[in-house]
Amino acid sequence: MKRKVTLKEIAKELDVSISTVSKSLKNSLEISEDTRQKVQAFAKLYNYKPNNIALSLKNRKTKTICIIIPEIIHHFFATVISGVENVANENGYNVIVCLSDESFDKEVINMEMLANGSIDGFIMSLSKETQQKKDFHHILEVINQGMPVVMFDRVTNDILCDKVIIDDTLAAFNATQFLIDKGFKKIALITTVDYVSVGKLRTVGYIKALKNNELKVNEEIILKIEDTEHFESSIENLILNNELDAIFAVNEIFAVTAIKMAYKHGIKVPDDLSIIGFTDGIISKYSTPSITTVGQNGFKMGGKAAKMLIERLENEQEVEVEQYTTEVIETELVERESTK
Amino acid sequence: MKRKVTLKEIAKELDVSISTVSKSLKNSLEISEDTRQKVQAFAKLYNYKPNNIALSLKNRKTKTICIIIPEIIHHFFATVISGVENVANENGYNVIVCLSDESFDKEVINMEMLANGSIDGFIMSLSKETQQKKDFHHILEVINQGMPVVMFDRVTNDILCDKVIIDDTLAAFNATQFLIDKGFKKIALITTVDYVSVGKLRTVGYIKALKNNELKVNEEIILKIEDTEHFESSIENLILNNELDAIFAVNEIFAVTAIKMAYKHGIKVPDDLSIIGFTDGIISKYSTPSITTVGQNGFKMGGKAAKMLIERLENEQEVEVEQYTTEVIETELVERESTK
DNA sequence: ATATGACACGAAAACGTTTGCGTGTTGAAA
DNA sequence: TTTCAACACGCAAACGTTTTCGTGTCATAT
Repeated sequence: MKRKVTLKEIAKELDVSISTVSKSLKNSLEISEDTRQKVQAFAKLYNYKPNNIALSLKNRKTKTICIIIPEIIHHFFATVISGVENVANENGYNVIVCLSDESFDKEVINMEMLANGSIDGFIMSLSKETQQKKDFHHILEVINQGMPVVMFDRVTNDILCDKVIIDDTLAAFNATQFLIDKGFKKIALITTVDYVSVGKLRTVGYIKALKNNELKVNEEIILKIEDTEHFESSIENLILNNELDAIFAVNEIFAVTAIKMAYKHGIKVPDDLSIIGFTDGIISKYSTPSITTVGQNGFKMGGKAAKMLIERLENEQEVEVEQYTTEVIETELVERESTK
Repeated sequence: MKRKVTLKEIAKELDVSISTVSKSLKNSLEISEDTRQKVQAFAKLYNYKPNNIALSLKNRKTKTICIIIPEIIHHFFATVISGVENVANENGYNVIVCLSDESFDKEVINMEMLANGSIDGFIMSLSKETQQKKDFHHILEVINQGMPVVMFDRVTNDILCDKVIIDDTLAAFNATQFLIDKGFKKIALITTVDYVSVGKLRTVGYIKALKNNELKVNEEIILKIEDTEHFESSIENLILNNELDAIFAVNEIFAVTAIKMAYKHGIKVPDDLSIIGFTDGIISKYSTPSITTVGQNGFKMGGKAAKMLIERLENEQEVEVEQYTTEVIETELVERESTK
């Protein structure tokens, strides 16, 4: 077992100074051809690679970024990570993944832990609890220290920073309009509680579309789900107690559960009931019937977020007045079998 | 924007030495009560936090581990990350996620990049390409440098290190036996090409079960899928050209696709055809009908792998003869609607 | 008055790099 | 023979810590 070799050891072995070794490896003209060759050969033989930590300390850059997400299990977030990783790697950055588990405390702990030199910047999507508490001091603190933060998907207006989002309201509006155009009148909404930013915005879009078409908004067929574990029966009741034409669900779990509940009671999708979801994930694709949905390109969002962050990192010196931008990623309606 | 404050700056401000500041913050008795209080108050005011990179360099430990997986999109891998992250965090470690995208080169690049001091150890599952090439020099090199590696799921006997696996053969055997016990005779297998270690093992288990019950092994109803993109028609043909009683699929994508293809041709699952999958992921749970499957607890696997790695990291000095262990995580058959 | 010890603090090395600058040696030009 | 580049290399600081060891000051005991 050969330990990692350092400049010092090479220097000692070859009886030259550390600086000579360092310069030789960088092919500095300051050093004679002869010495350079010798050092390079030796370094290659012992498979010398500079120590990243030492470099980080010297350069005050770690070439590492951190992405904080509520849950990795969600397909959407997994695709975002994938996008971040992709762009980060292209630019020589590594990615640390932190999971907040929708917990405010974990979010704070993770940020504080990593903000002390471990990384160069953050990409994050707020946890539910953070959105509920509206406490963003940890994020502000990091930004105040001069560390760039890019928020995506679940963002807040209370923080000034670069953001990558989709137009949730518009996407929901379009999805609902799509159903209306099919001639459906009684369209239910399955959404989250209001403090989840994207849930709220999608609800707004749904209502907007109804009003725009002079359909009345019926609170009875707007289901706001709080408990993300036990909601099957709520959806079941929604379907059984109302003669629905269609359902718009703000995520794919709600959508697929609606299909299941309909199926359970002999209601055929899409023949008796059309369903449209949100997030073009694995479930929508493989469900039977497959689900028409609003595709939000997570890979693209992640890539964009990473690009914005890295650009800010590499141009840090020249920025005078902080000017933040919010990038809107377009969504697309993916038509599949659950609507007709 | 206040930059991060350092020991040096505190020292200057308070007109004491750096060492005094450091010791004061550690509450060393060497320093007078008075000075300690003063320093601590000042540090708190300016929100001093030690620089992690400097600590890493000094301690030659980064408190960071890297997990390399083929794809994050797969639910199973996402759960493994979740498990790793969980245990890592409990022990004060951070997790860098690298995606090999099933590519040998990316695997090598990632490992070489991070092995130079950035992290303390690896957790990894081999990419398909690596398994095919059987080239493990990059892993060997890392291990030879004294950096611990824990492999999980897709492992190889060619590398000596700690491993966390399931008994793929046994699990497949049990799944097949489960179908046989239901009275099914003509049981097809949808599997991967042989170089994917887990696919091969599961195939072995399937065959073993058949033989054990004196059922003949029919190559025609063993479908080995190479192209992970376009396999629908192969599965469709398998179902159409054979009057199958049941199907055992080695992952959930294959299983759900089989359901879709059966459904397409009016073959009812489970009434006309029983299907059992592998990996208790999101698809199996939400598919209609939901899929009976072999559950491999990814969260547990990840947690176990992290635990093994961290234990090795923290007990590094006392290990004399390298003794590696292979942990086998038990699987369970999750019975759902796709079998009867 | 001197020796002794406790006390409070600072200097410096170490972790592994990079890099500006100083310096000793050579050869050629004057 | 003297002078001056050019050349080839080493020193040392810097990044931000921790920690060992030394040292100066004071009070106390002899």
